[in-house]
Amino acid sequence: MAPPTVPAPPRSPRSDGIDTRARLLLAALQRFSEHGYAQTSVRTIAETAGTNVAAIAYHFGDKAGLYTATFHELLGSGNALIPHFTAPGLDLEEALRRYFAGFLEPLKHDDLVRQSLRLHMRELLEPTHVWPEVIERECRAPHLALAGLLCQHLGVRRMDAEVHSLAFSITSLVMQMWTQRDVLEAVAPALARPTAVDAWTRRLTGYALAMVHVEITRRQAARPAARKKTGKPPHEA
Amino acid sequence: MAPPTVPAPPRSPRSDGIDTRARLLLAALQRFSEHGYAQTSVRTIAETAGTNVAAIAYHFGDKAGLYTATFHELLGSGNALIPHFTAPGLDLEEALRRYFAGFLEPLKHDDLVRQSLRLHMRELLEPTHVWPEVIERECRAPHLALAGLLCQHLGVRRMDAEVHSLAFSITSLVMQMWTQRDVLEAVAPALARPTAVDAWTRRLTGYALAMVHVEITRRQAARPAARKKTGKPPHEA
DNA sequence: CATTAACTCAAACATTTGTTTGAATTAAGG
DNA sequence: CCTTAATTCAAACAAATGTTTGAGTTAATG
Repeated sequence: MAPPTVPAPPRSPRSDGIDTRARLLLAALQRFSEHGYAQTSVRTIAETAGTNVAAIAYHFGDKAGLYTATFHELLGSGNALIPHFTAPGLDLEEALRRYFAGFLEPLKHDDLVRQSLRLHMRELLEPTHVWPEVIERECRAPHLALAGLLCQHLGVRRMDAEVHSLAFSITSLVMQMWTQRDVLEAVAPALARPTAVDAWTRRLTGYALAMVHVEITRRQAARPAARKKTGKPPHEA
Repeated sequence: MAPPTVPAPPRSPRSDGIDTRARLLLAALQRFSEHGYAQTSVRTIAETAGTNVAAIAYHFGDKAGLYTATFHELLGSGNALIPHFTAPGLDLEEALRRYFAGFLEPLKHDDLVRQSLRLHMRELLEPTHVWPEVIERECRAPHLALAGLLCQHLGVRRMDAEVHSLAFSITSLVMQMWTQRDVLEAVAPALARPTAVDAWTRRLTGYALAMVHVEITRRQAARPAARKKTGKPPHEA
C-alpha cells in the first residue's frame, strides 16, 4: 500500500508499473472525453485499462488526480499554436488560414489528439477543477493573440469592444466544429467527415476574412479622415 | 401512494397539488440548466422546491419524467422563431437581423427564459434521452429554415455543401453567445452583460451578411455567365 | 359526519460511486 | 537466498443517489 508522494521514482525497480500508469491515462482520456468527468466512473476507467480501481489510487491518489494528470501529461496545449499564426510578415489571409488550419487539423485524426481537444472543449462547457488554467492557457491567450493580430491589421492600438467581438466571433467558427459535431452529423453528414476538414478551413478563412473587412469598413466610415488600409473587397480563397 | 398515469386529472380536488408540481418544474429547470442532468440530484430539486423526493415520483414518475416534463411544459420551442425571420418580403439584411435578434433576445432576461435556452444548449453538449427531439426541432428545423433563406437570396435551388456550411457558420455566431458565455466573461466582461446584447445583434448581423456575400461572390466567380444578384458591398448597420 | 381520493412526508431500500485496506505478487539489491 | 520496496489485486467501506413504501394530511363529495 502506501501511495508514494512522487509516483515516478528515479530508478525503475519494476517494468509493469509504468505500463499500467500509461494505460490508465489513455483509458481516462478516452472515457473522460467521451462522457465527461462526472459521468465517468473510476471502475470503468480501470476496466478499460485492464486493471482495477486500486491502481488509480496508487498512481494518481484519486479520481481528480487522474483527471489533472490526463490534462497535463497527455494533452498538447492550445496556445502552442499561437506562434504559428502570429508569425511576423504574414498577411491577414495567410494568418487566418493558419489559425483555422491549426485548430481544425486535429479533426482529421480520429485518435488521441481528437479526444484531447474534445476534452478541452468539454471543460469549457462542464467546468471542473482545472477550469481556471484551461481558461487562461486555452482561451484567454489564444483570444488575445488573435485580437492582437486583428489590431495589427486593423491599425488600431487599443483592444476595444469591437476587436474583442470580432476575435470572439472568429473563434466561434472554430468552436462550432468541435462542440456541434453531432448536430452537423444530423444535419449534413458529409460535412462532418474528416475529409471535409480542408474544405472547412478554406471556407472559414474566407468568412473570417470578410468579417474583418466589415470591421475595417466600419472603422473607415467612423473615422473619415485619412487612414487607408487594405480596402480590397472580401474575396474567397 | 399510487402515482397516477395521467398526472393532471380533469377536476381539481386539491389546490396544493399543482403548486408543488409547478414549483418542482421551476426548481428542476434551475438546477438542470445550471449543473446538467446527471449532476443534479432529485433531492436537491425537491429541496429547492420546498418539498421532498416522493413528490417527484408522485407527479412525474421518476427523474427522467421530470426532465422531459421540464422540457415540454416549460420551454419555448426554438423553431417558433422560424416564421419571424423567414417572413416573405424581407431583404437579406433584415432577415438576418431578425434571426440574431430572435435568438439573442433571451440573453437580456436573467430569468426563466434564459435558463430554458441554457438547458437547450446543454442538451446539445451533454445529450440525454430527449436529444433526438431537440435535434429535430431546435437544430434541424432552424438550420433548414436558415439554409432555405440563404438559398433563396443566393438564387440557388439545391442545398449544397456550401449553403450548409454557410448556415452552420452563421448559427455558430449565435451558439457562441450561449455556450461560451463564461469564456467571454473571463476575456471581455463588458461584452457578457445583458446590455451588450443589442450591440452583439448589430455586429453579428454585419458579420453574417459579409459571410453571405463571400458566398455570393464565390458563386458568381464559379459561374461567370449572366446571373446578377444584390452585389452591394458588405456594410455595417 | 363519513368516505374517498389527492397529495405530502419521513424513512427505508437497492444500487452505484469514490476510496481504503490488507494480502499477494513481482523484481531488484545485498 | 533473503530482504525489501514497488506494484497489483479482490474485497470491504462509506457516502450519495434514484426509487419505493406506508402512514399521515387535506379537501372535495355524498
